[in-house]
Amino acid sequence: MLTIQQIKENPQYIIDRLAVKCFKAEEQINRVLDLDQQRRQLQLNNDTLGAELKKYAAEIGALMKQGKKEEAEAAKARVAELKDEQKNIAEQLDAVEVAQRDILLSIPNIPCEMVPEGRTAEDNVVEKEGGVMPNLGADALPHWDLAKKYNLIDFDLGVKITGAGFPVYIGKGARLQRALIQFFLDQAGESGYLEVQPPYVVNEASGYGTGQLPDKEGQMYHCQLDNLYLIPTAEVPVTNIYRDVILNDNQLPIKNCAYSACFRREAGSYGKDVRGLNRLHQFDKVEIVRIEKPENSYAALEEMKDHVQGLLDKLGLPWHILRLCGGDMSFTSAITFDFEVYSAAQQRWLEVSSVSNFETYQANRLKCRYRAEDKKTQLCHTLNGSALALPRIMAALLENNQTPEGIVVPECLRRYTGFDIIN
RNA sequence: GGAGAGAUGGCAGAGUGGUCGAUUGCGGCGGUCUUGAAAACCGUUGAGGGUAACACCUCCGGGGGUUCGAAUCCCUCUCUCUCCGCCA
Repeated sequence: MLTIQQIKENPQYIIDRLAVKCFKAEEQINRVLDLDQQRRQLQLNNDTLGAELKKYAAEIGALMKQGKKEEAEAAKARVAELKDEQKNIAEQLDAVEVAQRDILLSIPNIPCEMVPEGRTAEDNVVEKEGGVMPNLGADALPHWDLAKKYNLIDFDLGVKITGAGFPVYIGKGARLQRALIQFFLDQAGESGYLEVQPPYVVNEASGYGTGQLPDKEGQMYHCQLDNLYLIPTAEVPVTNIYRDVILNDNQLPIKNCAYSACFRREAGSYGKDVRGLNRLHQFDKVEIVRIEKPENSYAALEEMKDHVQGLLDKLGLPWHILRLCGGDMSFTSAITFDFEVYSAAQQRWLEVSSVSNFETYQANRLKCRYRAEDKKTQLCHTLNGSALALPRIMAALLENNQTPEGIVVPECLRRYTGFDIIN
C-alpha cells in the first residue's frame, strides 16, 4: 500500500498518476487526508491523557508509601474520570485508524512516469523484439498433438488423477521439464542470484505480506484444516523472507532466485486459451526476486529484463517485450514488462514472464526496511520477475522446433536433457 | 495423536505488581592506546506514532481482563521447543 507520507506530500500527483491506471482516486485521497488529520488530533489527545495518568499513578504510589491514604483516594477518583475520557478517545482513534487503513489498502500503486496510458491489453506497447520466426509447414502440429505423438505429456491422465490443468509429464517430456528448470536456475546463479528452496505452502501472514490476501483469496488453493495456502508463485515465500526485517545498508541489493511448483485456481478462463499447456492449475517456474535501495531499483529492473531476454535468446525463441499500459497493470505494480514468445503452430503470442518493480508499495505492507547511512530506516524497493515459467516455453519449444525428423532440443539444454532430438 | 516447557531489544539471557523501554553478556558503531591490527579500556547502540524541533505517547507473541499502576497476576488464542508415538 501507499504510505500516508507519499499521499500527504503531493496528493494531486497521486491522483493524476492513478488516472493512468484508470483509477479515480480523488475521493479516497481526500478522505484519507481527512482521516489522517483526525487521527493526529485524537492521538495527541490520547497521549496527553496518557501522560497525565502516568503522573497520577506515580503520585499515588508515593502517597501510599507515605501513608497519606486520603490524598491517594482523591487522586484515584480523578484517575477514574480521566480513564473514562481516554477510553472514549481510544475507541475513536481505533475506528479512524481502521478506516484509514481500509482506504489505503483499496488504493493501487501509482504507475511510474514511464508507464503508457491505456485501458486494456490492446494498448500495451511493444518495446523490443528478438529471435527468428520459424517457418513451419502447413502441417505443423500444435503442442498438444505433439505431446501425444511423442508421448511427452498426458493431459487425460492428469484429469484422472487430479483434474483438468494438472498434466503428467512422461519420459523425455519430464526430462525436458527438469532440464529447463536446471538451465534457468544455473543461468540465474551465473547472474548473481542466490538460490533458495522455499516452502510451497504459506500462512496467512505471508499471503497478506505480498498482497494475495485479502482480495485475491480465490486464486489460491486453501488448506482449510490448517489455514495454509498453496503458493501461486515463489514470489510469495521468497519475498516474505524479508517481511518485518530491517536490513543493513551493506546487505543490499538482495538477489534471490527460486524454483517452485506454482498452484493457481484461475477461475473463469475458457476456449483455446486453456488448451494444452496454455493455462494450468499447477506449473513450474523459476522466479527472481530483488530487494533494492530506491535509487537503484530501476537499474535493477533493466538488469532483470536483460537476464530474461538472454534466456529466450539462448533458447532460440522469437520474443517481444510489452510495456504494459496503466489499465493492464496489476494493482501493486509501479511498472511491468511482459515477455511473450511466439508459438508458431498456434500462431499466437504466449506470456512467459512478467517483470515488475513495486517500488515501496509491497515493502510498506511487508515492513521491509533498511537502515541508510544516516541511521534512519526507510522502505526498500521490491522487484520480481519470472525467469521463466515453464509450460508456455515448453509449448513454444515443441511447436517451433518440430521437424519431419522430430523435435530438436536447443543447444543450451542438451547437457541437461542428455538427448538432442525427440522422435 | 499423548505429555511437558516456553514466547522479552540483532542474538543470548535476567527481570514475577511501582521511574522497566527494560540488568547483563555477545555482536554492531565511535573513541583511547598502536606504524597498522589484535587485545584491553571508555562511550554508544530497538521500533512505531507525534513535533518545525523538543515535549509526549505506544510496543516485552496476539487479543481481552484485574489494578491508581502490569513485561510481571487472571482468561483466551497463536506459535515454538523437548520427550513419547507414528512416519518420509
